[in-house]
Amino acid sequence: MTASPTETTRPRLLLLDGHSLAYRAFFALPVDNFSTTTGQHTNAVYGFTSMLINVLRDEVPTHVGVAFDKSRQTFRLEEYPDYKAKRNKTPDEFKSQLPLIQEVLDALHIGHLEMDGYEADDIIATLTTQAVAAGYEVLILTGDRDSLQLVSETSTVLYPMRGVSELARMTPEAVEAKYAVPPYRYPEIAALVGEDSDNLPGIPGVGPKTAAKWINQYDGLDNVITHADQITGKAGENLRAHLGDVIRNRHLNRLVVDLPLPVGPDDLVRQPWDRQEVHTLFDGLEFRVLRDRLFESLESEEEIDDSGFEMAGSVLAAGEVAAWLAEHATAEAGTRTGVSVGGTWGAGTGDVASVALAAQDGTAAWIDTTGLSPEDDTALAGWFADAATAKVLHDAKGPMLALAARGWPLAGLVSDTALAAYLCRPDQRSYELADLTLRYLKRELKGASADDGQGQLAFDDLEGDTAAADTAMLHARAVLDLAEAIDVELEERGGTQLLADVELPLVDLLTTMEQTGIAVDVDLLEALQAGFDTEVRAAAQAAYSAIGREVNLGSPKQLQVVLFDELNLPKTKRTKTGYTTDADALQSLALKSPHPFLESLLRHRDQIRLRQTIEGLLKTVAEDGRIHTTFNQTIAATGRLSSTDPNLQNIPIRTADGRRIREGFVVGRSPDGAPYESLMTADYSQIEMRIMAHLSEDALLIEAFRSGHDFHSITAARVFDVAAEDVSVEMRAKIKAMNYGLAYGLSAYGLSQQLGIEPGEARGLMDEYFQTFGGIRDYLGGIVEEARRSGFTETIWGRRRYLPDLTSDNRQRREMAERMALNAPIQGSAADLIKIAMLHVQEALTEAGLASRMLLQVHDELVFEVAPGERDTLEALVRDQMGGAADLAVPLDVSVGTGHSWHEAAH
DNA sequence: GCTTGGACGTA
DNA sequence: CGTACGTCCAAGCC
Repeated sequence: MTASPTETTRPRLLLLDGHSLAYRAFFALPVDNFSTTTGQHTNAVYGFTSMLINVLRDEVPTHVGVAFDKSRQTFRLEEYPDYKAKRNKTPDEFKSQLPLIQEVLDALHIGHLEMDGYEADDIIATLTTQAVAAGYEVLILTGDRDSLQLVSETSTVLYPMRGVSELARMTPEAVEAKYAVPPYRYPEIAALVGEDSDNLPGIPGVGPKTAAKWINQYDGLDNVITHADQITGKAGENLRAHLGDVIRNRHLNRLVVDLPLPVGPDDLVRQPWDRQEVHTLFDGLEFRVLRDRLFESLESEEEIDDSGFEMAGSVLAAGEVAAWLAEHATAEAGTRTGVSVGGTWGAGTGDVASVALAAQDGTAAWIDTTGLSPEDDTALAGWFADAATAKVLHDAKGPMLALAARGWPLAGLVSDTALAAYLCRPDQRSYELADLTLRYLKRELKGASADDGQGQLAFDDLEGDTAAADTAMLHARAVLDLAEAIDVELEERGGTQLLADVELPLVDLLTTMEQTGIAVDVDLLEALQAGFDTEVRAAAQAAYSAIGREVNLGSPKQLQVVLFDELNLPKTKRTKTGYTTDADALQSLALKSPHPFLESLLRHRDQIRLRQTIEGLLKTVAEDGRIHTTFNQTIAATGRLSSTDPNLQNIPIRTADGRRIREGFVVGRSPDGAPYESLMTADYSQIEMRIMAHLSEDALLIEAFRSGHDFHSITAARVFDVAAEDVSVEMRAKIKAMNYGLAYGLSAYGLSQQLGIEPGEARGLMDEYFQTFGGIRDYLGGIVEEARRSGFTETIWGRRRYLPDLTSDNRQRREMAERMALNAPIQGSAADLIKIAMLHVQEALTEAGLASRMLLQVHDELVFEVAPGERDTLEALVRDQMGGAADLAVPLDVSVGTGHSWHEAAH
C-alpha cells in the first residue's frame, strides 16, 4: 500500500491572465448590451469581474495576482513581425475597458503587474516557477493555452470552457487526456499544429492527433525534427517543408520563467478590500447585480478553518481491496464508512469511475474501479451489498444508480448527509457537500465536487490521478465527519426517526423506480405532437390576421403593446414589468371586450404548450423505450418529492387535449421482454382535507368523512344548513373551493376572485364555514400562533419547517409566512403519509413475491405496472397498504383504476 | 453568455 | 390578496 498523506495547509496562489480573460469576456458577452449611461462599454469588465468573483469564491486562494500584457512591442514581435498580426483589429471598445479592469483590481486590493516587452503569460510563468519552488499550490486562470506547459502536480490551469462561468480544471492528467502528451510537451504540439490566435501557422494537414503521435513515437519534438526525413506520407512532406515554422513556433511559445519582477508570490497575499471604494467604482460602472454577488459571496470569509482535514489515505492498487475492506470497513457495531463515488449518473442509470472510502479509524482509501482484479470486484460488490457494513453517503441516490449499473447494488445506507441536512432545514436552495462542511465543520472543502453527477469535470476521474484521489478521499472523510455533526442537530430537531424510517429507506425505492422508468408510445406521442403543431400554426395565422401583422405571441412584452396600446383594451392586473397577459386575465378581457385576437392567442398558448410538453418528453425517452425521471428528495420545503428531467408530476390532465398526452404513457415490458398487463393508478381522495380533519379534531368534519358520502356536498349541507339532497350545484362548488383553499391560507378576496363573487359574499361564506366547523377555525389559528412561538411548524410525523418571517415587521413577508405555516403541516403530513405508504406497499410487494412494480409518485397518487394475473392481488394489496399507512381519526379513502395507458388507468 | 421573470402544467 | 413544485421562452444584464 502506498501511503499518500493529504496535506492541505500550503498557501494557494491564484494567477490570472488579465488580458486573455478580458478578451474572452469581450467576445462572450454582447457589447451592445453592456454600457453605462455615459456610453462606456463594460462587457469585458463585467465578464472579467464575474469570473474573478467566482474563482475567488470557489477556490479561496490565499494569494492573488493578475498579469497584463504591457505593450504590443514584445520580444516575440521583434523576432517575428507577424506575431499576433491577426489581432490588429482589437476594437477600441475593448481597449478602453482595460484601465477599468485595473481599477476594479485596485478597489479589491488585488495586485496586478506588467512588464515591458513581455506578455502576461511570461509573468505568470515566472511567478508560478517561484511559487512552486516555495511550496505553493498554484492556480492559473487563463484563456491562453500556452500556459498549459506550466501544469504540474502542484499547479493547475483553469481554462474557460464556453462563456465566462464554466472552467475546465487542467491537471497533468487532464492535459494528457486531452492532448496525449504531458504538460511540458504541450508547446511541442502547439508548435506543430500552429496557433491561429497568435498568427503562428503550423504544418498543413497536421492536427493535435498527428502531432501527438509523432512526439510520442520519436520521444519529443527535437527528435521529430531530427528524424523528419523518416516520416512518410503527405504529412511528412509538409513537415519537411515547414520545419522552419515549427522551430520558430517552439521558440516563440516557450514562456519566460526568469523575469526580474518587482514582486514575488509572497507579496501577493490577499488583502482586505475597501467596501466604500468598491461601492463607488461599481456605482460608476452601473454594476448592480454584480456588486450584490460580490458582497454576498466574499463577505463571510472570516473564521474559516482552512487547515483542511488530516488523513492517512491510500490509493489501493489492484489486489489490495479485499484486505483493506476487511481491516478498515467492518460490520462492527458503531463503525460507519464514508463513501464518495466518482462517476456520472442520471435518468435511472450511471457509471462508476472511482470510489473513495473513509473509515471510522481515520484511514481512507481510493479505488480506481476501472482497474480492478476479479477478486477486488467480488470483494467490493460483497461489501456494498452487505447491509451489515454501515455506509454514509452524501446525496446517495445518484451514486446508488451508478453503483447498481456497475453491478454493485448498495445496502446498509445508515445516513445521507444531504437528507439529514434537509430534514434539519428543509427550505435551503442547495445542500452541496462543500457548503455543509463549511457550516457544520467550519472547514473549507476544496476541489470540485467528486460526486457532482453531471460529470462536467471528466478530468476528475482519470486513472492514477493522485490529486483527484486525495480530493475524493477528503470528500469521503467530510461525509463521515459531517454525518456525526448533523446527527446531533437532527436529534435536537426531532428528525432522527424520520430519517431512519422514511427518508433513508425511500432512497432505495426511488432508485428502483428511476431505474424502472415508465414506457411510452413514441408513435402515438409523435402523431399527437404533429396534430398540436398544425393547431399552433392555424392559431398563429388567425391571431396575425386579427391584428394585421405578425408579433411574437410568446413575448408578454410584445403582447402588451398589441393589447393595451394598439387594440386599446382595458388594462389588466399589474406585474413588476407591466400588465399581465395571463390566461385568466385574457379570458375576462375577452368577456368584457371580445376580440378575435384574444381567442386565437389563448388557443395558440394552449396548443404550443402541449406541443412543447410532448417535445420535452420525447427528448428523454431512453433506449429501452421508457422515460426515467429523477425524483428529488431535498427540494420541497414541505417534504414533498419533486420530479425533473422530465417532470412527470405535471403531465396535463385538466383539459381534454392535455389528457391525451397521458395516452402516451403505456404499459410496457420487463427487461427480459415479458409484457406487463396494464397500468394501475391509486390515489388518496381529499387527502389534505382528511389530514386537516384529523389535526383539527373537528367533530363535524370527522363525521362528514366517516359517513362516506360526497364530502363537498356534506360540508355544503352543513354550512348552508340544508338537507344533503337539497345542496345545489352552486352551493357545492362554493364549498369545494373553500375546502381546497383553506389549507393554502385562502383570503376572502382570493375566494371571491376564484368564485367570481363579491368579496363581501365571500367573507360571509367564510364566516359561515368557520361557524359550522369551529374546530377548523381554532386549529388554523392555533397553528400560526404556535409556530410564531416555537419558530417552526411540524407534521404528524415530526417533520419541521422553520419560518422566522412569522415575526417579521414587513407585513407582506409576515403574511406570506403565515400562509406557509398554515399549509406546511397539512401538505407535509400528506407527503409523509404517501412516503410511508410507498414503503409499506413496496415491502408488501416483495413479501408477496409479486412482479408488479411501482413506477411513479405524483404527490397523492402512485402509478404501478401490473404483471399478468396480478391485478386483483395488487389492487387489494395497494388499498390495504395505502389505506392503512396511518391511523387517523378519519378513514383514508383510496381510489384505484386500471388500463392500458395512464389515461385509461384514471378513474 | 448567464440570470430573471412571466406564464402555466401538476398536486 | 392561496401552498408546493419544474420548464419554457424572452428580456434584462449594463
